[in-house]
Amino acid sequence: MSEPVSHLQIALTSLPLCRQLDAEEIDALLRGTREHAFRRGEMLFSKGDPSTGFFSIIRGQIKLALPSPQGGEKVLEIMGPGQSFGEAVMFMEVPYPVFAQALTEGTALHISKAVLFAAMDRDPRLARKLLAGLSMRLHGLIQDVEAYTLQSARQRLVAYLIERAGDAPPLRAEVRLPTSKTVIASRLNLTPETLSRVLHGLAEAGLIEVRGRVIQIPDLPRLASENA
Amino acid sequence: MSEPVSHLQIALTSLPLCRQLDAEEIDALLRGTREHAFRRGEMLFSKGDPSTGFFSIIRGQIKLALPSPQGGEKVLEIMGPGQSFGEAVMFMEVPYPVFAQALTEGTALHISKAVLFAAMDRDPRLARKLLAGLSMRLHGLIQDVEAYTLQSARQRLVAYLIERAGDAPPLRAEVRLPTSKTVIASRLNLTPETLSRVLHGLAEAGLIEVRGRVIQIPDLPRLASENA
DNA sequence: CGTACCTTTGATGTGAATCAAGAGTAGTGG
DNA sequence: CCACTACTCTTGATTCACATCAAAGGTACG
Repeated sequence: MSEPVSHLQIALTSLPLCRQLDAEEIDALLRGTREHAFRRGEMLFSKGDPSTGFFSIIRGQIKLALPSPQGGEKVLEIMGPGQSFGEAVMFMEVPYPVFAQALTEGTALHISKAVLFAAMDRDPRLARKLLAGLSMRLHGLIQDVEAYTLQSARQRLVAYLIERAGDAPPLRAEVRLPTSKTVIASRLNLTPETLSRVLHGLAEAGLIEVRGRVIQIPDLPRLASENA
Repeated sequence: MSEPVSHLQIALTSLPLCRQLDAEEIDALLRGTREHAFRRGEMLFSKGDPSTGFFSIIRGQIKLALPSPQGGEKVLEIMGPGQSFGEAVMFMEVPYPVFAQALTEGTALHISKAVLFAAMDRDPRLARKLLAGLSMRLHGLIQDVEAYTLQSARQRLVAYLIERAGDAPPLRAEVRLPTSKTVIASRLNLTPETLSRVLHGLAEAGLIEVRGRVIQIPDLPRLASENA
């Protein structure tokens, strides 16, 4: 009965999706869960691959992106520990519309479609959690579309910095970019050159101070007012 | 026992979401369902409104859009009979991130959050259907982001025409634009001027023939090859 | 410690927006 | 039925935000 608690079990239990599940359900999911260590640059899946389950990041960073016809790419999402992806594709008959590539070395969980679907049939709370998660994802994408279609390069960057500055920032804040400026630029639908120039412009206006990947915001409200 | 079958009942039963539900569940949902007749230009809800349920269009057309700071708008979706919207917002604590405005006169169903949630607890198939629906929506948004960020005005229009041309089009096809070119332009993230020019350009190249809202495509594969 | 990538800066190019104005086209009401 | 008003759509001239091209440091890591 009392088996040793594996680190997989711990990892699985700490997923937002699995919170409130009892030990039996966790164990059931565990049977379809595999740990996957990845190297920097590794493809977790390519655009067009069929879905076999979803992923949850334990350690490291992964980007979701679209390949561009000219060999480039458009980064949709930069994800870190605790975040999961690939849920939606499980519920459709289509292959992945994006690819997932590791930005750093790390590890991820892969939870198989089959065990998840079985667990959903037993516990309706799982479906609820998934619905909530997908809804948030949908909301995020709408905000992205809003940014891409209605805002300028500068506005997108400012919004990104403010979002990254966190929830309860009184006045001053420090933002550390999660990855290279090239990747951030793509995420914001900019070229690296434009990102560099816009950062320079904001610094010149005294709104931020840039030192490598660390950005100081001396007056958050003033930066925010820039966007209205 | 055998009450008269209302037109509401028929409408509800024919929803994709409700397919496979037994009569009792339909009746339960019916108690939280209201019919709403709308006039052209009417706001079904505004951005920032709280969600009380979701909508399904019986007759007429509705657009989902984002207001732009300068008083304009960006159309996200043009929807017609049988399509539903507002599901995702029910599963979050945030208000509508978009507004819904009628493009024509028509009628819609409003199904309350409360009865839907109750029904979900009784029938897990409902949650499955909702998950499938949200996944499709998510997929559509990713395709939109792909179009906005990776494709030119011309490519977006061509893709739109081909999609509208339908599934099994052998060679020749006729597309009828669902609404005014101004709205279509916004949907494709173009100005009306640009849409007009791109249509003209395609016509000049012999790829399409435009007569008002009706567009003839003499050689669908050739138009499609335009986009690679 | 060299090689590959990331970042910055400058010069130039361009796709689509904006501004402007005229020509349909369609509802509205006398 | 016609005049009136209001869009919708088109066409042309111009502008602009951002991309592209080019080249020189900077940084990191094998």
